Amino acid sequence: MADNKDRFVNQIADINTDYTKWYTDVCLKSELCDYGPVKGTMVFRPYGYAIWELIQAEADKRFKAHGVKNAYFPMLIPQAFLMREAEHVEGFAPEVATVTHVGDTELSEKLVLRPTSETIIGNMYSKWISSYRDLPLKLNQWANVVRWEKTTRPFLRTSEFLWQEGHTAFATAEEAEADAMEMLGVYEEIAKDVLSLPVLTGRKSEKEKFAGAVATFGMEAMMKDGKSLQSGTTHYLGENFAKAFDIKFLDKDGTHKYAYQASWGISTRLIGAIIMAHGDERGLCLPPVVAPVQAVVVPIGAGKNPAVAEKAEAVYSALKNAGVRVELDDRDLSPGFKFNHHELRGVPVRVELGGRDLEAGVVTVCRRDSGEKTAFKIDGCETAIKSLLVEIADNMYKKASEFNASHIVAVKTMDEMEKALDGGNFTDAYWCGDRACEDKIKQAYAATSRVFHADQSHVGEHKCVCCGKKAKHRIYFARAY
RNA sequence: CGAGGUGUAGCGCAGUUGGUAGCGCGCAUGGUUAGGGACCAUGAGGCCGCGAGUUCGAGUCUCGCCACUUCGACCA
Repeated sequence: MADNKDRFVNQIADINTDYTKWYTDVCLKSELCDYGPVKGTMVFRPYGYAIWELIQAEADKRFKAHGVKNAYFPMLIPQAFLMREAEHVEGFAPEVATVTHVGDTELSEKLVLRPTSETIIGNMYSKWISSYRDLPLKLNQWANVVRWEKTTRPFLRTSEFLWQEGHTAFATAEEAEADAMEMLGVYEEIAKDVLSLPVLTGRKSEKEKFAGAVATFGMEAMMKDGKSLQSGTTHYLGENFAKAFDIKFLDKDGTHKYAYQASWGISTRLIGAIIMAHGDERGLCLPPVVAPVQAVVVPIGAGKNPAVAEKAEAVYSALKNAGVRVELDDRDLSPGFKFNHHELRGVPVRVELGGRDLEAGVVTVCRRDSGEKTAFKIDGCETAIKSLLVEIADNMYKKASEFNASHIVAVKTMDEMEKALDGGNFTDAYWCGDRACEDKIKQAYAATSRVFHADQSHVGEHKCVCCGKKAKHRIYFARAY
């Protein structure tokens, strides 16, 4: 009964009327995370952390294929390091937490909790790089970083978050810039193949650039409320940090040169992207590749019918042996409760097995992405379910892509832009390149430039959406998280 | 840091004109149930955000503080 909904403790807010509440409800009630005792911090509960571990494994596999090795650098960085790169200090100083005391003793040199590791890695790279033979150097670390943000939201913005930061050094500018592009491609591949998440990729404007970079490239994912989520960035750092940390090498021609660098990162924010790109009125909908539980077997009426319990166990084993991450939910609860429980948690496939199924020699398989129920023959159902998982991943990507395509609106005027943004869309616009216009759009409509459009041809034939001057770029503007 | 809002059981809330606290869900125990959030019975669980004040008496009135939260600004 609809008017009886409130009685369910795990009822989540309506996705259409209260998106923000819906989001936090999903995070908390599907047991991905909880709030920590310190404001702005978030606790990963086992279910949420399991998703992160799967993302890590998939990402690591791809990084290694691109010649990247994992390493680990300290969390505490001398405050002085941060000061060496002018833009970097300015960008990060307001949100950096500082360690000033140990016991009662004030530290003579203050330490900061890393907001990102360019500086400490730069410091180490200067020791490790002395010849062109030491290049390229491509290291990655999985770590936590601390940024004391004013307002926070689970996964999207927390005072401490988990991420991966890759730091590379090359002999030439071309190689370093190519690395930033290459890794952007890897991120796009992870989004598509692992998260079933279509993204827009491209260069970011000066305003949106990383503090200390020459150029920043980003991948933007569209959430169901039409807002954009910056889901990964790669930076071409040029010689900026090399000069600040004295990363020099002796080149083939016998001269000392500064190394050219790139850095790139994706974070636990990706989990937020999954929630907001795929979730629905029933809750979370996990892409099969990163679903900690890919299929759940729900026996129905097992208490009365031992044959059901027995067969459910057999189906569970068959799936497990076939390499599916499967769970058998034989708790003493009603089937309806279990259905809702696992749907809220986003389990891609539910396998129902009751007396009726048993008689027919089938299991009833319900897919989370479409809600569609199909009867599969019990014998060999594990094979059919495995291919169903692949189909679900493809379908989720397809559905999200269609959503994106229908929510990108080309705009020529500020009025059109406002209307499109208010309607929950990204806007595809031409822009003169002036910061003033970006600021004006932000002020008027709370939208920011996201990434440059992949197609920059014919730009000169158009006018800036804001000031009407000749356009220099084609770029997406959207409201963002 | 600017503008609103809210603090009462684990969660969501009610609490009239001041009289020492109630409801739903959840939790525990027992039983009956089971194909879309089962039902009955019994039970446990509260410094009413904190501190002053008014009063015979404050969850309720006054003042101060604190915390959380929504919308801005700042950011992955």
